[in-house]
Amino acid sequence: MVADRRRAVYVISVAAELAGVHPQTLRIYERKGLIEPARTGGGSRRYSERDIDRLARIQALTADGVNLEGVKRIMDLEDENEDLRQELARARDEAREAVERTHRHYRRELVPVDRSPVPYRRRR
Amino acid sequence: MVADRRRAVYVISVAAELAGVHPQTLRIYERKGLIEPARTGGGSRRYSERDIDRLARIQALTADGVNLEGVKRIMDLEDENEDLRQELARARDEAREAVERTHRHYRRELVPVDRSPVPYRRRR
DNA sequence: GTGACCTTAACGACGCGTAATTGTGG
DNA sequence: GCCACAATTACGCGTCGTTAAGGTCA
Repeated sequence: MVADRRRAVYVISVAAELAGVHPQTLRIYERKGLIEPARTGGGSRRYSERDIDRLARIQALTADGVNLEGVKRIMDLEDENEDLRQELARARDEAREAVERTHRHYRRELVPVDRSPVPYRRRR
Repeated sequence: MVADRRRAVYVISVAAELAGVHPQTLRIYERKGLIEPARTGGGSRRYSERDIDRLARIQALTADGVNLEGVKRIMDLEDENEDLRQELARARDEAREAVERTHRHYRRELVPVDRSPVPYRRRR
């Protein structure tokens, strides 16, 4: 629906409404380094869809009693955590791929000696 | 120096001294689920070296302005994070090992066809 | 019996969200 | 000129650490 989630389209009043908090609260979040909305030439804040997602995450954490310093660190750790999971998945894919590659390597280059021989064929 | 870091040897007053906080603070930490010291038969708390380490971590975080709910989640995430890093290192080791294994497999089972032939030998 | 431990309650300081105020830009 | 934004300040509420009071175990 939204063309680019990074596109900053919401003014602070709308962003606050979407996040369910007071606009002033969003200014506090920014001062504390939890979020960095874009700015218009005139200096007004503009929030992207991604910013709204982040605000929702902040709300969820603060609703559970985490203060803002904690929220900042938790979101950093969660991001780091997600990166690690992806890297792990990638490492496992690559491991499987490397074994496959090794198999193919030998299957191209070699033939079994203790099985019924197959005629040699040039690589196509 | 300490035989087993999990061995609970410090009473609350000493643990508080080591952590640099009031004993009552440690009781609060326990009630909030941040730490779980062992108990003697009489009901007194006994803190292990690992507990002391954890207390130091709590102090570092609260000194930076993180509240207790945040501390709890951050330590959980840090643990999870550490697990992921180890798993990633292990996955990479295993990947290398799997390729090595595949190489050995073919070197035992097969011989090159387009190079000077070598006599077949039974596996020992 | 005297400490050190236990629990619960009260107090002060601080963080956070909201609201009010004043100024500025479209 | 009006409305929404920006920034600062003030207030109320909840959290956290400490202290105090009273009870229990060694």
